[in-house]
Amino acid sequence: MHFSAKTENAVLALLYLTCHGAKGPVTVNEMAEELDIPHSFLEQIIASLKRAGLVNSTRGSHGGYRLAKEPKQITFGEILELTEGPVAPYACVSGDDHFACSLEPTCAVRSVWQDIQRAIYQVLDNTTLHDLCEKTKAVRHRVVTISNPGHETPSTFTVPVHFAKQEAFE
Amino acid sequence: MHFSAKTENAVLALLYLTCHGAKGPVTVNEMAEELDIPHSFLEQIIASLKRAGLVNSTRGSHGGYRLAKEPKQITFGEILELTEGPVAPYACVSGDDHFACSLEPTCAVRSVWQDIQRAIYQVLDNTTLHDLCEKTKAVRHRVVTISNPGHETPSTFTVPVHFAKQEAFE
DNA sequence: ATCAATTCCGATCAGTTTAGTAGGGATTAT
DNA sequence: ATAATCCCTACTAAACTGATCGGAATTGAT
Repeated sequence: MHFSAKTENAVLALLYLTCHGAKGPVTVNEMAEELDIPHSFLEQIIASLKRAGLVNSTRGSHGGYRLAKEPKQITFGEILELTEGPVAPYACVSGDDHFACSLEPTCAVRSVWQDIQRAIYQVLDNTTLHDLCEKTKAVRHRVVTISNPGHETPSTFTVPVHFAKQEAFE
Repeated sequence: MHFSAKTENAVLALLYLTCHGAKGPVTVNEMAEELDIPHSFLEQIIASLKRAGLVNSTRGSHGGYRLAKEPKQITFGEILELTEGPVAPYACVSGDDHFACSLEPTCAVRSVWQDIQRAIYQVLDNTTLHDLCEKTKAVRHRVVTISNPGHETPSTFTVPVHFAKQEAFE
């Protein structure tokens, strides 16, 4: 039971666009480098995001991608639905009409899978790119206090936490 | 994102043992037929349940399997942990010490995966085989009323709902 | 002692999915 | 023109899943 790399990379790319999109379209190249995702793999993933209407593209020189909606209006549920298909532990709760199970009318096990599915969507549908971008900014800065010899009161700064690739989210 | 057939079959087999175990050990053959699972596949699955101490076995003629614990004390969490490994959308929340992610110290995406994981375990850890067996019995019977010509008051029965393989859970 | 019913064990395998590669075509700013 | 970029399709290697197969060990019944 796990989500795919496709999903993870789609989320990272969209989050990148959320945090940077304002300044104009962002190229696949930039994202691939900053996020350390193979260029052609990411290209493929973004193509599906575009088909789904989550991003817009500008072709040619100085082209790139931007979000097609407000970050507040893009939920994880929407993204995962796209990259994973219906999120469901088994086909009997995936909403697929073509699926049939002989036990279905009275299967108690199925109700457990349903509970799980509901619990997952509860999280997915209530988390937006906006939320995540805010959280990212918040968590990536810390207030530090530096004692300054010669001054009576120490100075206080808000600084980014340093780690690999962090610049991507400044 | 889905659970495996191994998990589904393990659950069905354990549920079968819960509903039938009282009368003595149950053979793989019986379960395989009633639950419509390939014999050797189920054998393999039960072997892992045994290794984990969820079932006991009696070898030789008249042998078979029975639950090793009270149905109230076997949770879905315990079963899934066995058949799926740690239930986690990504390695970064699986508790695997050998996993490392450059973003980890401040990754906001990770917190979403954590929320999902928690939501899933909330269900898994609070559902036992006992619960499910009760639910199965309840859902598989319906009160029916039959008008009986010659009698003044119709008769009322509780009857099993008919569907393929239902006998397995009577 | 034999036999049938069973658990136990390890190897193998075919199909699907996943993660990723490769190569070139179309479009646009300069 | 040309460089930068998106766009499209096909391919592939590795891993995983859902089994299958053959036989050995154990036990109860005759």
